[in-house]
Amino acid sequence: MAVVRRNTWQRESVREALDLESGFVSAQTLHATLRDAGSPIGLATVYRTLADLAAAGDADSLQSPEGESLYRACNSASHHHHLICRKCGKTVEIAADDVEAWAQRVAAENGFTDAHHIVDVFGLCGACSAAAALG
Amino acid sequence: MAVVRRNTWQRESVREALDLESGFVSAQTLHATLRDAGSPIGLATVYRTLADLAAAGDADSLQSPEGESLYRACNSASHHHHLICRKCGKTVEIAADDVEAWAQRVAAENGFTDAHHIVDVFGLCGACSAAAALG
DNA sequence: AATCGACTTGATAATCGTTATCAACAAGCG
DNA sequence: CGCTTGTTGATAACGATTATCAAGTCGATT
Repeated sequence: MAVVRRNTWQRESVREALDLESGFVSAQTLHATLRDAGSPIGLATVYRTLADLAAAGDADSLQSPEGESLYRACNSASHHHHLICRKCGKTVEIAADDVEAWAQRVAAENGFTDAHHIVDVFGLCGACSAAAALG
Repeated sequence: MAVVRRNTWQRESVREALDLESGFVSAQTLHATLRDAGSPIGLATVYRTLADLAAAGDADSLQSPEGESLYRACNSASHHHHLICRKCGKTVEIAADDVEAWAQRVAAENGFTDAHHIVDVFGLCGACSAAAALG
């Protein structure tokens, strides 16, 4: 991987497409979206760019319960978690200072150091809940 | 998948092997362990049995940060989370009533229903921390 | 103990997401 | 403009998981 980043329309495309998404998307989905929009961008580039964005802190990434890697644009560089609709993918960023503290405390109590944590909440958003109630 | 379960030595093997593990293991790893111990059990069967155990609530499963599915024997049928050493895999089950409540509250505040959550803490256990400090 | 039908098994192929390869290409500097 | 070096993308390779399906086993029934 290169140390110096160049600006290419491909990178811009991925960044833009990711910004337009309201929630987490997989690399595959984003690639399909771009292709549908007429972009000839390659799948490998989408994967690479998303990984770069995540590494640079410009995107959040998480694993869906099915094991796919999902990405989402994120402007708040600070640490935070997500509330995700498992139906439509809508995502709400949630600050969780209590949880941060809890995680550190629990780790320390058990002699663990260098603790990181994965905290995400999946559910049905208001709209999808309503839709489900009708069905 | 069958509705009625039969008892086979294969299922017993998997259950036993999982019990002997101190932390989360992948299906591949467990299969290798069983094979090394002389068992001629098939990989597909290990996957199937682990999935069954998880579905029946006799095992916990989670995704490693690298995307593998990991399993662990669990006797406390109640809901709980894990503190996992990312070096040696040692796992501590942690009750987290505060976090449960927090997750439900946050979901409700945002109009989400049917909230589930993924909460796991990865770190270095005491032993591995010490080892790392020496290196 | 022998029979039989339904459930299980397991070698292997197939699938799926992701990463590596590498020649062609383009960004940006001089 | 021309060169150096990072970037791209079609495709192959990869690793984990699941599907396939013939052969084998369980266990209830004689």
